Amino acid sequence: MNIGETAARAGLPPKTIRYYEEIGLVKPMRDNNGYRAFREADLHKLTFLARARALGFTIDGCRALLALYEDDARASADVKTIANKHLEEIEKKIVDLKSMHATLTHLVKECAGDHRPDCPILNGLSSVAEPVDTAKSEP
Amino acid sequence: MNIGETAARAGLPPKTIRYYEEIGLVKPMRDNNGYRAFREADLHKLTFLARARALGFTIDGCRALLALYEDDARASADVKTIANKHLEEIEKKIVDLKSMHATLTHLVKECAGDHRPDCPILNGLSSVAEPVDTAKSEP
DNA sequence: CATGGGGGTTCCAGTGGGGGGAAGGTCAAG
DNA sequence: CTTGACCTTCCCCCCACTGGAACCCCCATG
Repeated sequence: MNIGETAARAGLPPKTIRYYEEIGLVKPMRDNNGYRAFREADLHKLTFLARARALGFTIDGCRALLALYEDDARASADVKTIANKHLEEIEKKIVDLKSMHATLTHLVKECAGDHRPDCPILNGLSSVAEPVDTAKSEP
Repeated sequence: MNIGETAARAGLPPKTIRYYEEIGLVKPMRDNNGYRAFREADLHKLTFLARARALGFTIDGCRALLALYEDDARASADVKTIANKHLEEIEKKIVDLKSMHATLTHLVKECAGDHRPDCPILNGLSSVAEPVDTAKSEP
């Protein structure tokens, strides 16, 4: 299987697959003409990678996951630990974004949004903004 | 005012301020010895930039905001438009993160997390995951 | 007056995760 | 035989910085 078909089936751009080979995530064979020759196992790996990346795992996280994926003697607890750690990171990002959202919403709400130059948003950005409560209810 | 004091007062690392000068966001004067000499107006700009960046605006967004900030004839509506657009982007990121969170939580919940190698998380990553409903309730 | 330390300056390289595009090899169809 | 779709490597670009090397400047101290 050439890179084009592999890319289509894995749901990744060819460039990304070449990059993954470069950093050692996949090791496809080569045909006599120099073309990469992907086996089904490579495709499985790449599909796995695409899913893990879509869930926001970093490349290093994917590498760890992949190592466990290929280790028949792994303990599911190890995987769960990585996943839970990643869940915490996602939660932290959501909290941060919600905080930004709250602050900016607050500023926008005060702004008349008309033709006049007086703008509470710019005022809020240029002077010290009082911390808006960051919706810590549901992370 | 030298870069060190400016950095401390603006809440930005000196390196970041040099970078902002390089990309034309601030244009400090120079002393005879070659040191950057920041005026109060520069400090205001940098403080403004630090706040806008903390709210997640890109450098280009900051540039637009800054242009409006310095335009005495601006309409507050223009600022509000930019801010609202940014709010939408924040909301989209939150939705995406929540979707990831839901999917991963679902996988984690099914995982025993013990010493056995059978792991629903890895299984979920390697086969097609059914779309978990992405908590579209509160964006 | 030398020296030390804590500023400052420049430039180069690297991060993560690829994307764009050039220059050239290969293959199947018409 | 040519065309066009693939494939290859190579290098630079993105964002928004950050780290480090090598060097300059200023002030206080012995």
